[in-house]
Amino acid sequence: MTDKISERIPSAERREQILEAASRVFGERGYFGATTDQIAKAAGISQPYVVRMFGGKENLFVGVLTRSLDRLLVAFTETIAQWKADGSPAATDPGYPIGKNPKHGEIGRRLGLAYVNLIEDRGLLLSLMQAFSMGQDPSIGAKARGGFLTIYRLLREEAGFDPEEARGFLAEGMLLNTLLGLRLTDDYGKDDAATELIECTFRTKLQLVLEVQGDEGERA
Amino acid sequence: MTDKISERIPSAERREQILEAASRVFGERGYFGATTDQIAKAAGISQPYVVRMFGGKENLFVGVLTRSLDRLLVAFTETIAQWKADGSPAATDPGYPIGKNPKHGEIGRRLGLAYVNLIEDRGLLLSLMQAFSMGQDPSIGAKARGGFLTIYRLLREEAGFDPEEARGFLAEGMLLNTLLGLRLTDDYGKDDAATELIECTFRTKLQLVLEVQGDEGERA
DNA sequence: GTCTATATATAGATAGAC
DNA sequence: GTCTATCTATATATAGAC
Repeated sequence: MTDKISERIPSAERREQILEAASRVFGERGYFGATTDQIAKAAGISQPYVVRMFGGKENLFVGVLTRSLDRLLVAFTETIAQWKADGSPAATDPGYPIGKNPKHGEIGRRLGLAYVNLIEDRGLLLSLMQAFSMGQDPSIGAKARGGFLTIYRLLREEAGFDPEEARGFLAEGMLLNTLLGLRLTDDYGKDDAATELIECTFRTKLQLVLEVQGDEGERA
Repeated sequence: MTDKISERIPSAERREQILEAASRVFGERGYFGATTDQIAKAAGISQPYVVRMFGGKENLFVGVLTRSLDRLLVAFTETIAQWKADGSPAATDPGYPIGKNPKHGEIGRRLGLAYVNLIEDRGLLLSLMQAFSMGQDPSIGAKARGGFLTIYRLLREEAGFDPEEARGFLAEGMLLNTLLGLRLTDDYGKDDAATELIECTFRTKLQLVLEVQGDEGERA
């Protein structure tokens, strides 16, 4: 049972394990509150190894943030590519009831679903939320602003949103962050206001997850 | 120059000073990352006194959160009362269809302005954002969820929003939090995407701050 | 109401063995 | 690639003086 010495694995793989663990711990305790020792324990390795591999705590957090933003960008990029491959804009769109612009209602729903699937990873969600409150930190703030603006440009230039639509999409996303960060979903069915807000938010954003997932199933 | 011993002041006043200082420090460093010593220095008193007055760090954070939520609730309550006193449709006709009525956009703008004025206090903004990412903490999470739902009920029952309007208002608020937390406003005029997003967000939310402030001036 | 002194615990980082 | 041992700094909280 003496699993004191971890299996020897390639550094790239270990690096990913550490980032995954760090994402959870930074999310739960914040950048300053998280300790490299907690991260090391979560990753199943020694504390000095974490420090050695990333050179320090700040570099590690930037690594976590970069990984989260990359995953978000990849998910959105792939979603848009699939949407275009499916006959993109108004083509095969059967005219959905939501939004003034049915042409963009479809991609909005697809991106919304992709986003919710991503932030079900609470580590990713919370480390993003932490970064959003750290604009004052030179390196972390710059990285977070850059990532946020990259997503905005993707919405504008690739998904075809106008400024108003892009802003609305981002606002809905920030509300989703808050409801999940707060764990307000725990009050679903217990509190009338919580139940109404959750149903309204998830229905509007996803137009029922199952419906969209059903569409994906039909394509397969 | 030996200002080692602070002036002797009433505990209620000192308590408020500590909460104000704690709001800033908790906001910048997070709950776990903030230290009672940093808070004490920011308040100009000794660290043990901070601990003694609040009984501990967790109580202190709950105090900060309670104060922030109270300020928000008071600001919104007063804004709604003023709106009704100014002769809103809802005030004169209980059965007034608030839905998509243009006159109803008025209370949204007023509440939005009140909100932006509040979160210009970065300590308040960031401590709220921290709380929104702490749903997993038993006492802090419960307090934060309760406060968020209280605001939701106020929008629904007092401001006359329907579920969709309330959700949209909250979403816009969460986007404002993010843009300010990120300090994305620092990129205004420097980055095209940032400039567009900021102009779109603040124009939509406030319908030009000056316009509303002008209305207030006319009443005076 | 406010402090100094301090006990006890834990932080991030470095050195060097295997 | 991974560890143990350890240095130095700093954390929260308590005791007790003024």
